[in-house]
Amino acid sequence: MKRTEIKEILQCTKYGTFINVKGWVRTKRASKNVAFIALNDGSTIKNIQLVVEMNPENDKILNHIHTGAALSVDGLLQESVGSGQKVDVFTKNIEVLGEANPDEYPLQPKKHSLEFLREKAHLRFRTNTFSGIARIRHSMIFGVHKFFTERGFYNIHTPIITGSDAEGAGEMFQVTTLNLSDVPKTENGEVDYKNDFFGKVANLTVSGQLEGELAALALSKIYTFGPTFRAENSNTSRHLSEFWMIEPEMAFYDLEDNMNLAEEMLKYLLKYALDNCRDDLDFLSKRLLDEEKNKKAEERSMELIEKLKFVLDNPFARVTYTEAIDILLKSKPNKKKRFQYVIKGWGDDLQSEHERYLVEKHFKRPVILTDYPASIKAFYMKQNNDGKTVRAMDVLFPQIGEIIGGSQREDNYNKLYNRIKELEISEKSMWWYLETRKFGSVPHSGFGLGFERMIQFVTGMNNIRDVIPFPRTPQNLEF
RNA sequence: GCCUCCAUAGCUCAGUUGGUUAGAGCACCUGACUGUUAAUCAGGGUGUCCGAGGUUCAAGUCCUCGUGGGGGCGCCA
Repeated sequence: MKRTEIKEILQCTKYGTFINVKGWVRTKRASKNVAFIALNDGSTIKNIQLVVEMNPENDKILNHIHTGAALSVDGLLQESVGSGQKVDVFTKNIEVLGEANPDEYPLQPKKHSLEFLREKAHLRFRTNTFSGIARIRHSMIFGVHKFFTERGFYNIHTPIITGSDAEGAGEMFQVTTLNLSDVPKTENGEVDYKNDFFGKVANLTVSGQLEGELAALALSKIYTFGPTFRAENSNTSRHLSEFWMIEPEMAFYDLEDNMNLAEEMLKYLLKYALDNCRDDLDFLSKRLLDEEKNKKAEERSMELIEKLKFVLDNPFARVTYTEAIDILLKSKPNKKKRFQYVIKGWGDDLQSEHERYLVEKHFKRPVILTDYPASIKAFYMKQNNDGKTVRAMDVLFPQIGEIIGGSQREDNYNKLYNRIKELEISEKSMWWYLETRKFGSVPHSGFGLGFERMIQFVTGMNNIRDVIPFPRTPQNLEF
């Protein structure tokens, strides 16, 4: 018989229909005359209730059914007598596809700690929390493509392996086929990369931006959505060594256009989640309330759905770096030296405690900071006429901090060339990038959105390792 | 990379100033129960107290090192 997915069954009112349902057991309850099994197949966070009549045959089968077992069940769809659900399935034939020995199966019908589940990443999809996150993550992926497609952007696949060592976004993972226990050397004693696979040093990409710019300077509006690799020794709840990044790049966009697009996209995605993932968000909201019930009232975060709606309904604050420094200099924690790093004046880099103050205490909503000092930003950013700032923008979210980093790009050949020289970046490896400023150069802008940070915000998960199925972090490569 | 905290039953955790045989809830097994909602009630026994050293008459408890994990900071998305 053809299988019907639980999501569909729960909406069906054709009582008396004979159906087949397959899935994994969440809980089993038995009494003298009847047993109940909550079955889940991942099509929705909701379970279907199986009603099993107690007879010698079923009794035998029930002994093999525990939390985690996989079943294929034929039965009658019926209006539920119980109050917890509208429909259930009165079983006629139960096949145990795969048992789950309760002495060994680690998941129970109870709350597990996220830390415990992180070490059981191969099984954690089978929990409400992680299946919910996976469904939301999918919706967000789809939402990203939908958003850009609706606006005439083209998706570009930028390379994963790069020969450019000047992307400047951080430490890189080297890619090599050289025998590391017998590395070929040149006469000078240096590694002879001529013998390596590509004949030169190769790394995993830290950003698709530079290649994205090349495409934007022909197709006008493009975006990338791919994996990104950073070999930084970062040990925080918002860093991964391997993560997914969305990088739109637009010709003829200035910083203002760039900010508008960023804000529009973030709100589009939030609305998409609210419109399409309500069941999962409701569950995650309850989870968060439960997790924070022991916290003091002032330390608790806003209820999840309320928070998403709040961000959706309010314009982001937009301030320049210079204005932000003024606000911070006048702030209580700075005057009373409550900040670990006290702001002394213009030119200081903003630490996460300062960003958090601006977002959570001062503006109480997402903040877009612009026009940072050139000295603390990347070489490719458009230089302002003041000679000291660049057209950069960071979008800061509560709890997560920087969710987007972007800028208008320097389109003037000489200015870009001089900046590259100043920072002693190898101009040889950047020849192709520089050429775009030589031929038909136009103002253009773009940004990078950390996909997992966005998922963190939408799901309310505190640790980024819980919003990607198989997190890669320093000293951690299990699964 | 730096700073901190934690590790006791399959899971979540309690275990007093170091002191006799190591404790609870859940899960599991048995029984009861007229349809339950993480069912309920009664009974059953969980163990390398993370590992290796050390201090002590005596270590789950104190010390050192190691391993694993959490949180914070930096770098960033």
